[in-house]
Amino acid sequence: MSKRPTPAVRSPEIKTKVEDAGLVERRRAQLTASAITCFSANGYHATTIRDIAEHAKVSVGLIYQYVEDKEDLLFLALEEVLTSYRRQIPLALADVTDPLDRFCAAVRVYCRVNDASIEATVLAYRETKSLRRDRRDLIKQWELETNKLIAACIRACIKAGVFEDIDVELFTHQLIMFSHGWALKAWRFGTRMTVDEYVDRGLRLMLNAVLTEGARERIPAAKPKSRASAA
Amino acid sequence: MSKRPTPAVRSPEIKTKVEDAGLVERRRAQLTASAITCFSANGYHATTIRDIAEHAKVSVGLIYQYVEDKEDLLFLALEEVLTSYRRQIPLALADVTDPLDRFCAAVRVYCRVNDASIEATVLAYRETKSLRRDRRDLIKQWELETNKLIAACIRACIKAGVFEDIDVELFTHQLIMFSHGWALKAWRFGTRMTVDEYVDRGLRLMLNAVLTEGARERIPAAKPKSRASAA
Amino acid sequence: MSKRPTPAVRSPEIKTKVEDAGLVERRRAQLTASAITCFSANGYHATTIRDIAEHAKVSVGLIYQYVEDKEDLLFLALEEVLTSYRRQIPLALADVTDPLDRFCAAVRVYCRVNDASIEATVLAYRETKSLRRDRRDLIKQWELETNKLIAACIRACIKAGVFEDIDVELFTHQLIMFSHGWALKAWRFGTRMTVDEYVDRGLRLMLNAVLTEGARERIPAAKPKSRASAA
Amino acid sequence: MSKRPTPAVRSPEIKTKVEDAGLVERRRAQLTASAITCFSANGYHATTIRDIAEHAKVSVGLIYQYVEDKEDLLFLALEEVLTSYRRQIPLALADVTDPLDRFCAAVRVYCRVNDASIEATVLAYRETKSLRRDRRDLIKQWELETNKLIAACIRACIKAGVFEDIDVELFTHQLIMFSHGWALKAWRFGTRMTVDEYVDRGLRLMLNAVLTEGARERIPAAKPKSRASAA
DNA sequence: CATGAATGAGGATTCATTCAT
DNA sequence: CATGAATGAATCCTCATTCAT
Repeated sequence: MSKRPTPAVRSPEIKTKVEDAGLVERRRAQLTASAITCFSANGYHATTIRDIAEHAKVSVGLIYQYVEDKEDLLFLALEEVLTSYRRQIPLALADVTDPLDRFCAAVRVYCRVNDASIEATVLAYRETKSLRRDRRDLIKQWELETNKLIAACIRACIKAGVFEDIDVELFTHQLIMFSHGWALKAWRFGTRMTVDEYVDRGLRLMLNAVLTEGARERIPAAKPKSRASAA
Repeated sequence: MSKRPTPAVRSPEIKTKVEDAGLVERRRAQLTASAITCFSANGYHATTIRDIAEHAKVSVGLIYQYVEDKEDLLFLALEEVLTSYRRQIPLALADVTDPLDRFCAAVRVYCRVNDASIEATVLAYRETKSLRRDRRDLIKQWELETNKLIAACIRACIKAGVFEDIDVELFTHQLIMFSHGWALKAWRFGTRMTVDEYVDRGLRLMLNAVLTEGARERIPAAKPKSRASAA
Repeated sequence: MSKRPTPAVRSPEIKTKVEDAGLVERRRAQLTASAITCFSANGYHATTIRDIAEHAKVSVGLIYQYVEDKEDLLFLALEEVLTSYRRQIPLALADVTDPLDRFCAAVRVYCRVNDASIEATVLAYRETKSLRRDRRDLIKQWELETNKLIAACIRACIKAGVFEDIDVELFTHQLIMFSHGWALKAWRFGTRMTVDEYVDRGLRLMLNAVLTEGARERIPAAKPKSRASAA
Repeated sequence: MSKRPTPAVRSPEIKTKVEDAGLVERRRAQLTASAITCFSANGYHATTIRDIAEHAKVSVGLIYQYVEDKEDLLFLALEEVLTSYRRQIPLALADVTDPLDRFCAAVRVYCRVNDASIEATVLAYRETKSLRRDRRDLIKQWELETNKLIAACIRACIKAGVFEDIDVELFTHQLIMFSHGWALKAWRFGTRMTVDEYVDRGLRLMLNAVLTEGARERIPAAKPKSRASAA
């Protein structure tokens, strides 16, 4: 509850030629946003610096005042995405106290956050490998930190006797994959249900596997419409 | 059981300048293999035609006798990967009759197949978007067909009263994500367990959610060592 | 002795946006010094305006208040170098009256001046061609003026009967090349002798060729150690 | 006489993407020639790859099949220049036996060779610093080897009693500077005399300093016209 | 059929110069 | 006057593709 939303692992400094720190922050935010858009749409390699410059309505040269090379932009983009994830979860849990509610809220917000930036989530899957080794490792660290937030919710449920003494690591992994699955397979689900339905159906399915006898009644009731028949 | 392992959706013809069909087939197989290796290692864009030619021990010119452009190679590579998946599942189920056994076998073989070509699986996630629209759609079709194989196993279990009347679509999706999860997060699990442990732990967790009361005893027993504690 | 140390050939005006003449002079001196340092270290083209600005601890914009473009800086740098040469010689000869002594002093001071700014001397050789035609010609004029200072010493020696009636132009040229040789081949000699040894050995060799019979005894005696054997 | 014209210090291999060694040799010669021309005319940095490609009437891409980067071209250019120097001297001395004649021939051929490619000689002075450290060192080695050829002639003269026991190293240096002086100050002498006159006047001057009493008569007689008066 | 040299459009990056503050 | 952020033309280099042998 007193978890700091800031990452334990700090980003490496990216060199800039501009001195005004505030300006650097603003410009980088602007460039990062454009980078996320362009990279998401066309992929990292297929995006040109000119694309990003045009999207951000700045000159090509300006970009290189705030960033050393194209890979920096990819890193900034992925950092932004992953960091925003780690920030959202604690926020959503802030005033929820019941362990099971906290668990459900965590899953829901994570899915929603993936939904809010589907393209960015997919981008992280596609292009993390385009980063230099050390940065790739950083990304993985951040992902692990997100995992820990989920795992903590699970453990709290177990402690509270709401969950059986299940395989926390695997269950966490399953939830993460499920959440990412919304973005990764958006082409299949996106048109046929909302994130919230996705979460409802997912939770109903997965909670079955982990709730203790006594807590079973707390599974959210099925909403009549959403039982689809084909896979 | 009478399912043809060949895709319902046919690949579009890729133009060749060579007449001998047998030769075309052999050469393409050779090139595709090299393409998968190179693309997996460095990504589609970072791989040059020269890389592939060298890996295949042929000249650059030869490649263009069997393929129109670089994207053809990506398509061939992804086709090969996805097709091999669709082929493996029916094979593994060929002489299993019990529905639950068939279900477990399907999940296991799919994970194993992902394990056997982790790089290729990741490749499919990374580079499908680099294909032209029509080919991308084809890829998705093939993925749906794989899904159907799994879904069929699930439905058989429901019909046989081994599974509750669960949300088939979501459960299928969950299983697919779980299987891909092995490849997508190989950096986390790869060093700490085998695929089979992964499958065991995963099935134990997920079956809990779906087995009927009577079938519950059939969950594979936990192997003492593999209950890890950290997420 | 009444020679004006200022060049007969005047520099063209370099445009400035600043009105205060004294300030212009001070700033230009500062910028020129930095330019010499940077150009010497990395060459004209490889040096950026930013390099010079940083070295001079001023902003990039300031430079363009005192100079029209980068080439102006190169010109200022070379002008400074060549002018300082023309200034040193008369100074060193100021209170020497004997013709041969004056000759030797001239050679020595010219070598010393080259030694004091080896990098700058080399710069003049490297980058004069990077100037516009008219400025390049100016540089050459200044070099000719330096030559004249040496030539005058030689002629005085001839008139005084200390030198034979030798080929003044060629001998001047030879002395100039010898002096520049110290800077141009510093990588070879720099570690193995001092400028003064270099001058001693050079004079001993070259005077042999020009002294009249009567003056021969005035050749400075060989210093025992410095007769090297390898070329 | 049995001197090998090949350098003791071998060039590092420059990478090529072309397999046919003969072709590589021909193309490189072609590119090197163009590079020498362009670099000499405009300097290394001011010359673009496109300039060289156009001069050589090939495409930009072709250049990069035979060379890794622009600096390789500079190295090839300078190598060509320096190597040709080391080759010419032994050739010119091949059938001269008298020590003094050999000495004079060596000086003359070296000046002529500098004259034949004045631009290239100047290029070596201007751009050697643009090379990477290791290559710059190589260039210096080659220059030392040329020096040795001259020094050997001087020593032979001393041994034969034609020269006094003079400072060989300095005299060699003086001769080298004198020879380079023809190219470096071509703008001054080029229009007013031929190389051969330059050599004649130079030798007459310098031999004075080194010939023994008995050999003094062998100084080539002054040609009436060429005693200039101004420096 | 197979080869690999040749092409040149295209993309990342640099840096002299400007100009609003 | 001084500053330094912004600009964009210019340059190096890559690599998919072609085609003569």
